[in-house]
Amino acid sequence: MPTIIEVAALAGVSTATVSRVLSRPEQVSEDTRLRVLAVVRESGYVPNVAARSLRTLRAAKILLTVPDISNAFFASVIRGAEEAARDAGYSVVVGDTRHDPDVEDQYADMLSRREVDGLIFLGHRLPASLAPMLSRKGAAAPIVNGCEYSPDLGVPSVHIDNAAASADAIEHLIGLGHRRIGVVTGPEISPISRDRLAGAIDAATRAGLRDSLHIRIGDYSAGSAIDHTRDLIAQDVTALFCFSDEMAMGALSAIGDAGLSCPKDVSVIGFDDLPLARYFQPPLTTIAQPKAMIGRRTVELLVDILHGVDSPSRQVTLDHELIVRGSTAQPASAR
Amino acid sequence: MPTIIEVAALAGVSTATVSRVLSRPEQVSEDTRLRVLAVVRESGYVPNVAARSLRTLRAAKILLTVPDISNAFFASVIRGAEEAARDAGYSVVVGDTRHDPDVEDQYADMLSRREVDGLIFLGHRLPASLAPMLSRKGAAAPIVNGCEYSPDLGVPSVHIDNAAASADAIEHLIGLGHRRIGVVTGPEISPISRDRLAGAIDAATRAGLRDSLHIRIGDYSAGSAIDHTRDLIAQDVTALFCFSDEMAMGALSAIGDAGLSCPKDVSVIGFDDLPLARYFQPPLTTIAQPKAMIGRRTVELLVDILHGVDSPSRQVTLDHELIVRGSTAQPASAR
DNA sequence: GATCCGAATGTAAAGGATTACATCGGATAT
DNA sequence: ATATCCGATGTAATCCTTTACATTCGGATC
Repeated sequence: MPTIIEVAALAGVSTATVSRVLSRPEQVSEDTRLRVLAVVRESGYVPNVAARSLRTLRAAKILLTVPDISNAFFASVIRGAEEAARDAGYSVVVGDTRHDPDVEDQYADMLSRREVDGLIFLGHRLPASLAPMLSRKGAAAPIVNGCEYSPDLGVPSVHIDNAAASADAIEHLIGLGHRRIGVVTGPEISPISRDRLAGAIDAATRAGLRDSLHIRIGDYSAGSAIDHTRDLIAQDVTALFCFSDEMAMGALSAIGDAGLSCPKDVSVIGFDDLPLARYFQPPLTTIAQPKAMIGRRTVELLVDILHGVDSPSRQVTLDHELIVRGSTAQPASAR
Repeated sequence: MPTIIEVAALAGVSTATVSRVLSRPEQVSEDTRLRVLAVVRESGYVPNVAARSLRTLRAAKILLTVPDISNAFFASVIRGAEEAARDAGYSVVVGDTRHDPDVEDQYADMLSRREVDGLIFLGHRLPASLAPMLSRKGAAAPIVNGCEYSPDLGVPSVHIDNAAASADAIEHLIGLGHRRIGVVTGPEISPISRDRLAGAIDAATRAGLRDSLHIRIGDYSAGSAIDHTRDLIAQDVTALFCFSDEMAMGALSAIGDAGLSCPKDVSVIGFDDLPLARYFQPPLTTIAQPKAMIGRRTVELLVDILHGVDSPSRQVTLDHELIVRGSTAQPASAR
């Protein structure tokens, strides 16, 4: 693998010129440019990234951490982020933290060490070791959050209006005639779970049905919804609102195990609109998040920070959509 | 952020000594070592990776490409790989190729450019641009495959015995009494799909039931199984063997849509044992692959190559397991 | 007491690219 | 004809670390 020195020699120019041909071609005369490019092509020269990054103090990489890479929701966000990053000349390093603070810190160190230029974290927990970076005055820290807006973090973020989305779900159920509704939330510590819960309660209250909500705390995983569903069925709810499609899947499973059927006996509504949601049995009514767009916008926000553009919008709210499929229907009582 | 020069000055030693303290501590006297470490700790010194990698020509990174990051199967493999990589002092860069050869090549370039020390690719397609690297004589190319063993590639790989696993599935169905069995495969180009198909045919043939198999070509996605399932139901199959759990999910959905029920009317068996498989309705009988272990072993194989250990086993076959859940039962005719 | 050895440490080159600054030559202005 | 300017290119410093080789020094050997 040739170095820039050899390319320069072959083309009969200095290394500076070769470098310019590659990074600022307009500064070089056409003659020289073509000659150098020809040599580059023939020799298969590729700039050494370590040398470049040593000199420029830039890595052209963005670190994207997710709490759980096996979660299909995050997978779609990652895709959107990768696309946008590629457009901006960055590549994405994906890190799976498994909800483990130690691993989070390890990844965060990559930022401190400047192995990557910026960090996007999905989920609600900002690695502890980055706090100093944020509080530092001056240029904004190259850190952006996706999905889990947490105002006190002081980090730009991209998310939907979770309260409004949740209200839509509840209104849908109330509109169908449901008066006993189970709600399975995310963990209490999750800001978006709180927002969704607040939105749900608001919507019920507005309809004069505050007491129709039966709330259980889950953790977004299918397993966590099982017990709650069993329990809520015993409380005679006619509908279930789960704060993730995975939990909705658990709910459907528990409903079947109880010898009941969805939506005849119990309606179920999820959250996320995973690619598989349409293949649930019955196909799942759910709130769709613009997953790829969330990924894309987080990257754009981060790139703005990296390029010193101080973007006017540090909080980006994207649109959600209620997707009505077969898992919600009128309760038996209304038929 | 201090450099090694400042640390050396503070500790009253040369940069060489600081470097040794960090990488080969046994070469340094205890006194000096402790003094330097103290300074390192206080100053928060972290070696600059770009400079190090420039000097050593190593990046301490492994690139892991997957054809589709939203596939839950790959997610588990990635986890295993990350763990093993961490153990070996490497970090993992995950790349999602979306089955796009251009993107594959882009990632492969990271290897040519030495941005990463090695490449693990899941799936069956080796990026074209890497062919020269493989054919080069001498040290083995730092490339390992996971999941999709393809003998002609000449790349070390880790996988299960797909033919045997598939035979297990067919034998299970035959043992239950099924005599008309639909098989929904992966794409024809996929070597593991071919292996599984061969295994299925073998098993059926051994049982004298070669003609009981009704084969349809899918693409591992839930959507692709829908039409095939409808079609196979029309052919009066009593059981379906899908080469992925996702397709099994599509099959279950199509069975429901047809007004039939699983396993009463049609048994379904999948492949992979995704985390969600147990929450399918009914819980899915499937072939479990040791996903995390596949990830781990690919990394170990790669690290051996990187360290010049020529490992005796260039092909690693791991154990699979048939997990019987609720989606398979005797056919109605046998009851 | 001279010689040798080895452990501990230092010196300085090397790794490859970028870029501020210097230089050169020709075109334009006066 | 001379001064000025500008575009194109070259020179060389710089980014930070690692490591081959050199040096130093105390102790063992003869």
